[in-house]
Amino acid sequence: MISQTEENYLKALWNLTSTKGEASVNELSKQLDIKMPTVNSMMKRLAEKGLVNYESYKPLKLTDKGKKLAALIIRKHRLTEMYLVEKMGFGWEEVHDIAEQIEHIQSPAFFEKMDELLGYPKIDPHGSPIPDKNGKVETEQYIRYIKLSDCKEGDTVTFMAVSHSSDELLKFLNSRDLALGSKIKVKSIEPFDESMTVSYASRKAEMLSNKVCDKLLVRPV
Amino acid sequence: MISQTEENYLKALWNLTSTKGEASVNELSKQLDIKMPTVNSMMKRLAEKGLVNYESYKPLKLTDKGKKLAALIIRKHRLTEMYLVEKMGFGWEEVHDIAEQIEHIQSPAFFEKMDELLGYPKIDPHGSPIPDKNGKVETEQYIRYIKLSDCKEGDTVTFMAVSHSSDELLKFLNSRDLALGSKIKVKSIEPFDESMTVSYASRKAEMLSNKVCDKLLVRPV
DNA sequence: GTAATAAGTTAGATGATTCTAACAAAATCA
DNA sequence: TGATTTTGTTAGAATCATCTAACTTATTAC
Repeated sequence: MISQTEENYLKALWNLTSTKGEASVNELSKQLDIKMPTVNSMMKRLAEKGLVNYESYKPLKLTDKGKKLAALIIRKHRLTEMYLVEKMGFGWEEVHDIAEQIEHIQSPAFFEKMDELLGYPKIDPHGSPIPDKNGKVETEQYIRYIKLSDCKEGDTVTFMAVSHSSDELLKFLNSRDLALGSKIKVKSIEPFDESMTVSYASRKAEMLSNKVCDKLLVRPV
Repeated sequence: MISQTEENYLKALWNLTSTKGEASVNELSKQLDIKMPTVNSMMKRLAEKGLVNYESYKPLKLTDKGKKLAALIIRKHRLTEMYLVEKMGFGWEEVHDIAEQIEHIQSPAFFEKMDELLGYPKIDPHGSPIPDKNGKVETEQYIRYIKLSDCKEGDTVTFMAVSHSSDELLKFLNSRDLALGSKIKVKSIEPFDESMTVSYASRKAEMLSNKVCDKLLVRPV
């Protein structure tokens, strides 16, 4: 059996390794806000359980078993977020903390029911893909998304997802009426700080800092 | 702060003390399937926190603070059960184990939303009262319910609640189409084992053992 | 009203999850 | 390349929630 604590380590590791494929004890420690020695011994334990490849002074990797398990936790998290938004009327900026707790519920029937009631969604309210029941992630189109900050003047793109969303960022986007699916046109880019002036829907000219643009994943129209 | 474990002790104590007002370490130990010494030390801890009145060799009682806290956990449990049945389509026999986990979620907004979506229900799917936001329980009519096993031949009653329901009992009731609200007529009582033959809705003559009748709470029509 | 049984308590151990302090290895910088 | 900084590891302690074994108090049964 796997504890909630262990689940949290797996999930954090899954997130950290999604790009590079590996992560350090230090990164994991910072991500979880848990001291390095604690992380170190947990890694040994997860290695014992066949979920992590751990060797002294080497980067951490999830085993296939660990990856699958982590993806299934992420699946529960993202399904929950979608359920909270679609069926309970929460805002996309409110659901993370609740999902963080509900993802640990042990009840296949519960998540099965959510999935069914939602019509088997492929993405969560922030545009992130929901892993399937086998822990497989639909990366096909997702990985093709680019950052708004990498677009050029004159580009027109569709806002597809928010990466590493925080409450604050989501509230900011709410305040600007910037929702998933919006068609965004890059009107100009300020050379000094790389801030963008964009237009979309009812907004003729909105200024977005580079820090914001870096978090918005878009697809060329 | 109070841990999930502590919440479970409080809840069990609340259930045990609901009738007599007090409970023994031994009863609590059996209820939770946790050995007496463990229960004993937990009682000392909860006494430290002002939730339980504990004195050596004396019966256990919840303090007012403990009662309120326990009732609020029961509230979360019962609201969840109602939500699972009403909004997600689960059967009343399936919801206990899920609610047992969800009751520990820390998110006032989450339960607030459930309550709102359900239209502020007063009872759960098994007919038990849902404590209000202040931990007050609507006992007015609930305590007036009597057991079906205490009825006489010829009595006609309404099935209002199931006490201490188990999955097995609920599945049994499902199999006999016996649902809350059913008007039940006691046709005869077998003197030997006190089993009852009753009629209700489409059923002309169903035999119910005393063990079953003892769990069904009814109100005279 | 003792003797036997049940219930309650104390003491000490274990495993999980965390920490700090101290040391070792790797990476970076000058 | 050698010194410094960062990262990783080991050792040892703390807390929580649990246990078993042994002892004490209360209750029940003759």
